[in-house]
Amino acid sequence: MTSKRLLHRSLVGMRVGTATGQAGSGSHAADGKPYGKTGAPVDCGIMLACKSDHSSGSFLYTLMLDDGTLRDPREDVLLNGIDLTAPGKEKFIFDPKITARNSDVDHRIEADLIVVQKRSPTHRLVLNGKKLDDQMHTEGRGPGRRGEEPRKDPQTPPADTPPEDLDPLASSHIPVPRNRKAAGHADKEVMAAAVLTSLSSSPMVLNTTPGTPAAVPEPASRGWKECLSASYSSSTSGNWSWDASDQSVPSTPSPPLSNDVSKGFLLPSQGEDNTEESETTHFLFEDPIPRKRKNSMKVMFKCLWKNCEKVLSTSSGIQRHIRTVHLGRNGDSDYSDGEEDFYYSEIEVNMDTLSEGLSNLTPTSPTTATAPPVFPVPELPHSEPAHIALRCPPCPTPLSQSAPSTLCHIRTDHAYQGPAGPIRPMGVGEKRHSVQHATVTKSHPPAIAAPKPSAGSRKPRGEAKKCRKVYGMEKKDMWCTACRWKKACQRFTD
DNA sequence: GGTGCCGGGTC
DNA sequence: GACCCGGCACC
Repeated sequence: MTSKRLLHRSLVGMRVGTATGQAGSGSHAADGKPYGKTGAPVDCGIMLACKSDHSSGSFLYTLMLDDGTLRDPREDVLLNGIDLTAPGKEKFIFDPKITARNSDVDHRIEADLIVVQKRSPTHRLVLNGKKLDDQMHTEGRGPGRRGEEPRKDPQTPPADTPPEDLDPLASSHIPVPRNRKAAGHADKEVMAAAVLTSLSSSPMVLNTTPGTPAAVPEPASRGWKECLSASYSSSTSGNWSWDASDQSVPSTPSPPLSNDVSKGFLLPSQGEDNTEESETTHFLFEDPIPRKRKNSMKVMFKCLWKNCEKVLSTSSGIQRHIRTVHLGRNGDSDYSDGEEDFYYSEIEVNMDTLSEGLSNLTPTSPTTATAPPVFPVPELPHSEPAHIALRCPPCPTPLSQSAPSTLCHIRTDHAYQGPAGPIRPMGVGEKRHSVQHATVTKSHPPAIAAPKPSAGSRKPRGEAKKCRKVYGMEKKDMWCTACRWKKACQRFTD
């Protein structure tokens, strides 16, 4: 959920920095220090809000400088040698598309900050110390997808590296050709654009007026990195929570899932549906995740179409599934009239339980599994086999071995055992066999009745002598009860 | 026809 | 559940 957290936390404060010693073109930096064309301070300040001005199409910035002062966005602010207030320069920084065109700007997003570097022909996003595209490779999709090799910059700090420890020039080593127009590049552009769009359209941002101290979570002297560490409970452990300042973060009925869900719980259908589109879409556009979401409880989205058990980790994924599979719409189209919202539901899944359940499942799909054809026991929980084992002692006969447990209703009241008499000791197997004979038919529920043997499939007559043969009609009282009742002999079994 | 026993009915 | 029996298949 790193990326998600970044998205929302970045509304609180972004630090706008600059590469050391990069040439600028303006008059003074955001921190008030003059830094002309020949040099620039390393850090310019913390961007508290980035607000879009739709009338002018530009962005308004609320900046908290390192000295704690707030910079009026209308001032002639120059960051990274870029005059933010100059026409077009806003987009020069924050519109990755334009940035790509002017690809000598290196975008870096470090947790809550966006570092704009203007030094190298690279274009890169870094989230929480991770290169954004690498992060997406490792968390959201498999490496090398679409043939794009995961680029690993050996100089890129690890994900948990504090931003202040990052080499501000690190991204400049990423060998991204200027004129490269690969799909991965476009993805990064889209992602960055969406991030920034979200920044500019978020209620939190829109409600942040320039100079509003409430938007400053911590004293400026404390430093932006402290703000980061104080705001996050953890950025590397996988567990995270919002601090009190996050109370204002609106919750949503359909929160997206973290990427670790995707990698840790890959549903059979996710491989095709949980595409980059869905991930990025959620990362970029979806509402924040509700607080107090237990890390073991994940929200999944289940298709409610009849006979469709599709469960995806993202709402966009399930919407796409519904659109494409059930509504027959163009899967490539992102058009949504909201109709698909009615066809899926949000479910909470205990990942611990689910993982256990999945571990018990066979790899075969439930729809294609070659389950016992006569005895599907769909409602049985996964623990049912143990229960069956208790209910069904070992049944060594071929019938019991091949038939599901419901056939193994052992009747312990040997109904036809009959009175005393010349009781012949029976072996274990023999007794079991006799029991098996006694258990046929009536005790079975009709719904799970075994294949009813037709008249032609009558059990072959046993070879053993029965009570009639042994005792004769004159000693009928010595017959076993079953024989007297014209049932299968319980005394002399085959 | 004798035998084994299934299926069903009665109590 | 115990008891009984019609009826069928097998030998």
